[in-house]
Amino acid sequence: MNDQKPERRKRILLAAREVFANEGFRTAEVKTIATRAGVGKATIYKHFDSKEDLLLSVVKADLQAIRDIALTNLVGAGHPLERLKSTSLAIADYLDQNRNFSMVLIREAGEFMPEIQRLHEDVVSANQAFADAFFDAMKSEGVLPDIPNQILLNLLMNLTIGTVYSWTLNKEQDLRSQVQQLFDLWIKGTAKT
Amino acid sequence: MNDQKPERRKRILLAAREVFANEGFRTAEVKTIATRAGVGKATIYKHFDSKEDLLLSVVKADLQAIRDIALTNLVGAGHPLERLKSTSLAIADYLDQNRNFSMVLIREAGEFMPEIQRLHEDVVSANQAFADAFFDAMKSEGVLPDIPNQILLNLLMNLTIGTVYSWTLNKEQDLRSQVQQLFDLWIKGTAKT
Amino acid sequence: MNDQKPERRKRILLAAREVFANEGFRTAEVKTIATRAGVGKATIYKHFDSKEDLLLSVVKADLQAIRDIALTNLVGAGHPLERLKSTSLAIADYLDQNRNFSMVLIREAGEFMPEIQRLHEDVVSANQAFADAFFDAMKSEGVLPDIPNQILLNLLMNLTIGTVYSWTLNKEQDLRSQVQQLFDLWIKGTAKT
Amino acid sequence: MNDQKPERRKRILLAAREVFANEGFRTAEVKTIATRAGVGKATIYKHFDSKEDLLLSVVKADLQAIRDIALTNLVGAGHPLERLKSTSLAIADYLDQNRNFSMVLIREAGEFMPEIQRLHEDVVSANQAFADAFFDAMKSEGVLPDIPNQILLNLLMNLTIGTVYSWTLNKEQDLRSQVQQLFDLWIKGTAKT
DNA sequence: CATGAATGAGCCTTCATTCAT
DNA sequence: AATGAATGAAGGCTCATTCAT
Repeated sequence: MNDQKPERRKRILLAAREVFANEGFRTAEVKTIATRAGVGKATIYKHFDSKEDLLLSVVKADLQAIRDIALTNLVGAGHPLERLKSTSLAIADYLDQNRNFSMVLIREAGEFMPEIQRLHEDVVSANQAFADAFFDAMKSEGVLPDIPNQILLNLLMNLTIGTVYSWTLNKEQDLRSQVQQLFDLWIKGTAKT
Repeated sequence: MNDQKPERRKRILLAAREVFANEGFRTAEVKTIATRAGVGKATIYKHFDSKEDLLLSVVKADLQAIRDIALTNLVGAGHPLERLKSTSLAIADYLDQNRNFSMVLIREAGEFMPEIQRLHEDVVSANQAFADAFFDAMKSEGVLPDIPNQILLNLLMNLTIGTVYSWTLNKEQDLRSQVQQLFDLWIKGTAKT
Repeated sequence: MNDQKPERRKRILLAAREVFANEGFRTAEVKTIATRAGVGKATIYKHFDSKEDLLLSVVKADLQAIRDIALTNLVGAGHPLERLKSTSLAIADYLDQNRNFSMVLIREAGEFMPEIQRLHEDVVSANQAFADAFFDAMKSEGVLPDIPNQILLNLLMNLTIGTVYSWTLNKEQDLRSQVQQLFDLWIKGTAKT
Repeated sequence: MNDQKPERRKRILLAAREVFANEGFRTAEVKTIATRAGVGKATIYKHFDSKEDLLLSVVKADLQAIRDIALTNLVGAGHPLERLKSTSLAIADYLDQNRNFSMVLIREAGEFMPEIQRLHEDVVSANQAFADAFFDAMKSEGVLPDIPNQILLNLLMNLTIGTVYSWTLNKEQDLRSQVQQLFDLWIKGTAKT
């Protein structure tokens, strides 16, 4: 009874994610989203200021979910590399189950480049200190070569971006096994030394 | 007189690349492109079937340029790793000088995902044999670990995609030094062993 | 308890008159009226069939008020010209105190021209006999020239309409002094003769 | 050939006047106007910024026509009263032949009251000096009583407004005979004295 | 009985494409 | 051959009205 309102909002976000992923932001019609969500068009405008606001809300909701997953996993116990691995796998699982989110992000990154750029920089700078500590810990455990953290971070991020990008384009791939493979290689490579 | 047409066509493609890069495919107006190219709107439709055809022509023209650069450099003399490096740097230079092309590709990849997907698969499969030979040569020189070529190719492509993606988002970066840095790391890493 | 409904209805009519006067019929939103009346939107639809019905109710209510004022004053004692003057002044006072009504009437006359037209004709024909008697009385007192009543009535009505129209457009004017002035001129003009 | 563009613009203005007069500004659809003008909807937006701009253009075009008629007639030869009469009759003829213009003006006066108010004041103040001279001339000829010009002007304008207003509401009336009648009364009234 | 959240019909405006000059 | 004026299909958003609570 009293959980009908949040219910509606969630249904709209879900429908929007699917439709945006399938048809793209510009092509998609608000009416389509409304129909799939089982609500009227105007109801969408009660919850979101505009079509654009709806898209950004979809992205934000998913980014928060991912951030939550990351925080929960990174602060756990165990070696840094293990924690990084479990975190990465958890995120991979989330994305595998919500492939549409990545589709939306990739499809609409161009249209909303300024926003994306800001998010990109925010993430990088906000986690600089945390990443430094993490990298230092991994270096001291010998699982990372003695290379400036800045370079390592860039390398890692670019590999991540590229991996996710490829995965969104290959419908048969699952991201978890891609990540698993990367960590296997990493661990094997460092073990040799 | 008879080289006026090719001239016009090039001017239109150039203008289209800039406008698409700055404003995005859906947002950009054909009129803007026509004005910047110094031609009438109808002239564009004499050379291209539609706005979409115009975008794909822009992308194709640049992809061919890059393919030409790659072919010229890869078949040269020297160690495979050196050839790969010089090829990568040459492409990086081209992209640095034509950053707009990447902007277009990234911005519009979503809108034209089916096309991109096809190109993606085409590139991968068409170069499979060539890549295999290349990787085998590098393994025999000890600059690549003994890992299945398929995996290596994926790894390399994902890293490339991610690097290019990041570069398009950071206006201050130049791609050449990014590539240089990657090869420095690679060479340093393999030299240690 | 049972006077709460009439209370509500009046509050709605009052709010509607203000909002229609300020924003115009098409521009005004039912929600605004509901808010100003301190009721819910649906309550308005309990009392009035539609937004249009609400407007016409506003107009009718005021027309009845004016008709009542006129009847009370016209049938009094004194010379016909005096009675006409006092009636006119009383109506002017009412309009001065309810300027919004005239605003509504002028603003929306066009939108509801058929209705207004009907009202116009009704008033003219319904009061024909009464007006005739009145005019004859005034003629016999020498305060009106010997001109067909029909023409006199038209002249008077047009002057009235124009005066009211101008007054609604000039916020600083008060209608009473306009009317006062007109009767001064009239009386002075007839006194000379 | 080269008069096709002005032709189009005129046709649109003409169609707009008719449609606005028949259906009112808010109710009227741009599509209807386009169809009646025999052009596409977008063509209207080539010539006018918006639907509102279109309405104001209709009004302005007619006001200019009327102003031209007035200027041409007022500066002619003959007694002032005669010139005023011929001017008024000329304008009446114009309005009789373009009754729709008045319909539009009356219908939309409310919606665009600020604009109308400005026009109203402009007309009054711009012609103050001219009107003063005219009234003085008529007073010296004994066709106007010795009353302040300001009051006379108001009286005349209100009578005019009311007369036009009534005429727009009565489809059978023609304005010329109304004006003729008024001047007959006026001349007869002053002749007696 | 009063409410306000939900609805969907309706409309202005834009822009890719065409065609007469 | 080149042009740009003309076109009309398409879509985001508003608001009068309804109905479940």
